[in-house]
Amino acid sequence: MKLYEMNTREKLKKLITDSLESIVGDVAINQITIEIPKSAEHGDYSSNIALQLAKKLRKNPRQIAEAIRGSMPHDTILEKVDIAGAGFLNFYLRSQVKQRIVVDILTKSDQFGAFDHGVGKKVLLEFVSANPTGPLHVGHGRGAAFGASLSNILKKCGFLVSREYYVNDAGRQTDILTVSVWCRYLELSGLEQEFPSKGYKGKYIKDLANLIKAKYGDRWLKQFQITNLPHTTQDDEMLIDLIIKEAKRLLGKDYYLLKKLSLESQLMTCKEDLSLFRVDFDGWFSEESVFSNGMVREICDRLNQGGYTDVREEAIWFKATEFNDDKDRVLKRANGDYTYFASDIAYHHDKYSREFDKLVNVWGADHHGYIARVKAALQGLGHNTDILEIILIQFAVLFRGQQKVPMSTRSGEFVSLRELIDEVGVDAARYFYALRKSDQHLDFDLDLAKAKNNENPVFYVQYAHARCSSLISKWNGKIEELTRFAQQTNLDQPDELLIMQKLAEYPDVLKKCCQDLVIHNVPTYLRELSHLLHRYYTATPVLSADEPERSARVSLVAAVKQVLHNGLSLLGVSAPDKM
RNA sequence: GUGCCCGUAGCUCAAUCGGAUAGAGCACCAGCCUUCUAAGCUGGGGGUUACAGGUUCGAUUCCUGUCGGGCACGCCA
Repeated sequence: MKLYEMNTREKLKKLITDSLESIVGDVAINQITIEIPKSAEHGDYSSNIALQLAKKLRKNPRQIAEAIRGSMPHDTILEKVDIAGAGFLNFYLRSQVKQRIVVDILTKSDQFGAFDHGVGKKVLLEFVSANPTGPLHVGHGRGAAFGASLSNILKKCGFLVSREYYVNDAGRQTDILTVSVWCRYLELSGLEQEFPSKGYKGKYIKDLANLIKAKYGDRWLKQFQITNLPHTTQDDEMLIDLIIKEAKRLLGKDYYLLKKLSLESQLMTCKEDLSLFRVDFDGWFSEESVFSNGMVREICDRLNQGGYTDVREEAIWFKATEFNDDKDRVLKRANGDYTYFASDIAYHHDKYSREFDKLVNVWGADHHGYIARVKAALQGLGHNTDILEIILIQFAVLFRGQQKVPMSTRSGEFVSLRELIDEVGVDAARYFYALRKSDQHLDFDLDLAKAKNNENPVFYVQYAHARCSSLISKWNGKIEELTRFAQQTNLDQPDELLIMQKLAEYPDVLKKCCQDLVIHNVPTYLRELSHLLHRYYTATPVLSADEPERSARVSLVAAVKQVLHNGLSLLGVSAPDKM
């Protein structure tokens, strides 16, 4: 099925192409761009083709534009063609043609805005991937909101998207989680002592210890005093490692049971929070699995066979400098443990084996130094890193009014995603996160976000939607007949034409998002469309107008409502009928 | 110190792979509810796009340098 918006654009391109052929012959003109101008004064569509050809043809751009217009075949969709500015061709559509967008939207409903840019392309979108060692915080929330919205947009545009969460259920942090729970557990049993400074201090650890004690009893109860450790130390990092070692010795198999229970509990909380936040995943990829299935060893072997490894000071290094990284990187430590880097290579190696056309990673911006080494390793394994796209999400800097809120998962000083949701609601949080370009710092004022008043931009858009709904429900006509009304009566007031022009822009917004892998254009667009609707609502009577304008206007309002609904749903924000 | 990202209205941010007079929101000022939801609308002031050069018909956008901010530079994850 040909799409209306593509139709118009293709038609304009064809007109220009035909015209150019007749005046300049076979000049290479494969990239004619038809854009929607920022200002409605510049027409419904415009092209800068004359400016682009100016150098090649060694002619004044305005003259070229004149020539193009002069030999352009007449077409019924056009009201007029203007030449403006330095040599822009501005196309004005006849209002009846513009009005087709209303019919198009009402016909396609939820599918309006979709296009075939991504048809058949498989994309793996990995996001959040926070350590299951504590609740998700507001920093993770931004990545979650971004990934979920981006995947919605990509899907809408035909991409086959798999959403994946990489679960770091291996490594030192998971041991720290385990002994943190254990220490709290011992406290509960009356073995009070100073809590290790490098342990996780959040209240959730105590809650978890409580839960485990209530459910499983005293099986982890051992006589243990930090001060009685075989090698006491002043170094906090070494101390926590000693505790881990001692816990493993004292608890034996039960240590791993405690670890399993702790991780499962954290992961469950994480899944619940994400679900509440309307963020879903297709797969949860376990880091532990790439160890147990031998993948980590395999990729190390392969890098070794390629001659890309080195043994120095009893550790195995990957020669990342041979692939444009500034340092070589350790794969396997002197103590025999693999690094996080090694398992991450294995994970990405696995991604490649699953035959995606594009791999997208959404990472916290603090990981940017990590990109070069991962790409280097993947190149060492013979993979094409051009298909791997890494999007960095800057952390949200929290404020309570003027006061900056310090955040650190380990110290337990953070605002959880759950807390944010409870305070401001999912709608406001999702919209707020989507508002800004992800590679920009986001000042997140909690007091402002908590305030459920008109300061929050999500209400503006939702209110526009609610107003549309209200009009339609009071209209008392048959919804199925709206498309007929949209065709029968001309809507050619300036504000109506502006709305139709804006509606036609929606597919462009989604396309842009897919091309740039961004989402912030959606809220920007929704605000603009909402503004036009509010203005129309204030200035033009709809229900109190006479027929046939009355029903035709309702059809326009219905089209706006549909697009607002479509856009909000991509962002995971509800579109209420009443407010 | 080295690398990456960033610097746009008082504040928070946009600006369609180099395009037209750099746009919104908040804040400020002046107006609009006996009519479909005032969580709204209308009008107004506000800018050397950090600074200095360069590339060209044209630069917020690309290149170089300076200043300022963030992040990363671990046998942590």
